[in-house]
Amino acid sequence: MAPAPVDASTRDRIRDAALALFGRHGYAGASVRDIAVRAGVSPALVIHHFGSKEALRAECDALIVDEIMGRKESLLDGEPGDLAATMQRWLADVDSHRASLDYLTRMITDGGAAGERLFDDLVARTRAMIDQGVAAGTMRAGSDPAMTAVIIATHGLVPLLLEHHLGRALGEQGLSPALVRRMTLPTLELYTHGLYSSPAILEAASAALAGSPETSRGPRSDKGAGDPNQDPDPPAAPASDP
Amino acid sequence: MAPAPVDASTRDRIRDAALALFGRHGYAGASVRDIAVRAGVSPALVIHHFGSKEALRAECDALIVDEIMGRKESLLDGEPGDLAATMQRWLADVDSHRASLDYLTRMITDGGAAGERLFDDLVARTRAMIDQGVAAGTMRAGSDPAMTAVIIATHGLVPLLLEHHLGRALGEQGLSPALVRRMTLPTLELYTHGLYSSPAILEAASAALAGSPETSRGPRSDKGAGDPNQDPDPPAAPASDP
DNA sequence: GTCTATATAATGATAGAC
DNA sequence: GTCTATCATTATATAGAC
Repeated sequence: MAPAPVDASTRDRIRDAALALFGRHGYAGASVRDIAVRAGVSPALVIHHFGSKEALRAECDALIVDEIMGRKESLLDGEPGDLAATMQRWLADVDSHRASLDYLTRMITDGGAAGERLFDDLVARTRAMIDQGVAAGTMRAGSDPAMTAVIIATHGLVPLLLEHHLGRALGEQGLSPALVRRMTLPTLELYTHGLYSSPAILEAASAALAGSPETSRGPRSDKGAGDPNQDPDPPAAPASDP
Repeated sequence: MAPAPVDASTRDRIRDAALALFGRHGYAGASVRDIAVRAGVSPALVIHHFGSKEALRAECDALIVDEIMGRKESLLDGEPGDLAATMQRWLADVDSHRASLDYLTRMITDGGAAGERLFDDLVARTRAMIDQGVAAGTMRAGSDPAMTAVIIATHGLVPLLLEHHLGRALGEQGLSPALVRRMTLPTLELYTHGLYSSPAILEAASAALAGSPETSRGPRSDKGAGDPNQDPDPPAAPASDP
């Protein structure tokens, strides 16, 4: 499913070549000719099989969605399919899944309908998982479950989105299986103890924000009204300045 | 610096047009003609001023780096410049900084040298901030400070990388100031209390991983040798499955 | 500095032979 | 199914007039 399938049908070879080049250089950056060369066929054959470059892209999208959401190994796994699980499987062996990883990253970042569906599904599953954890008593309920689910879900996408940076910043090139493993413990530490050693900062922010909600509709815990002002002093924020 | 500068020099207008279109459609997806049209000049003038499309891109890179790292309002702020701080400033008013945000996102994801420098600097600053927090007693020391810094830093980039998804998943279109504000509290909750209500999962993972380190060089707490095997059962992992 | 006109190459897509 | 040959369009970049 991942490496260069030597014995695949010509049509599949073209599709795989497109997937690899779209993933590596983006849709606009990969030409039909490049794809043809990689598949070992003429440019005309690419169009003959798929009708247009855009239709070829759509088929690549569908392939990745199928690989993630099911249709493929659903008979083997029994599971319906999951972005998070697929991502982890792929990241555990980046070399074998290079093309799929690159393409999936583009789907998420380039903002098409298929990528939006994948993301929304991930958020929904994350939300369900947290709700379940809270009900079971293993997880802490936040003040804003919808936002919390989005935050947790997006954090999970980081290794996909920043694969190259993660590897480089830690002295390797690319994201090795060893690095993926090395992320487990610090991530769990963060999700278990947090980063701050005292609730002082949270309490300060909570108090400061209590004077000016009306931020955006969504499950707010209890504290009520206020005026839609700027918040007086955002003590910390989503931007790595916690 | 952000909206369409009606009275800027022609050269600057071309550069701003390029920045906006490179950011919106990517380098390959934005043609010199498109840029010329947006700037209200002929395509030839674009090349005349910058020499080539690639040189024009380089100048856009430099502009964004300058806006982030200094050179611009360094006389006003006194600060040397910071990706995290700039990002927050831009995200607080997305409409005014649409072009810079889009371009910066591409710089980070498309993997050029300039984007790598920005990322590495962000990680270094995050590392310093955490070390400082640990020394001051406000933050908890993790078992792997380098990896922890990378994780925290990348989490901070999420609003930038997934701006559109964040907005949509929460019922709005785009990332409104209100949504940015709404992220503060849940993020601080996560960084203060974590997500798990008990250390059981962390301890289980810690025990499981203790049998097979040799993952990748880096400050490991105390536990020592082992063999470079697959880890027996990754209890949770970076992929939103905590 | 800015344009028109043009060179030259690459693009997506088609026609038709085999 | 697969190719060669080619079309129409667009790409980046240049030449030279104003």
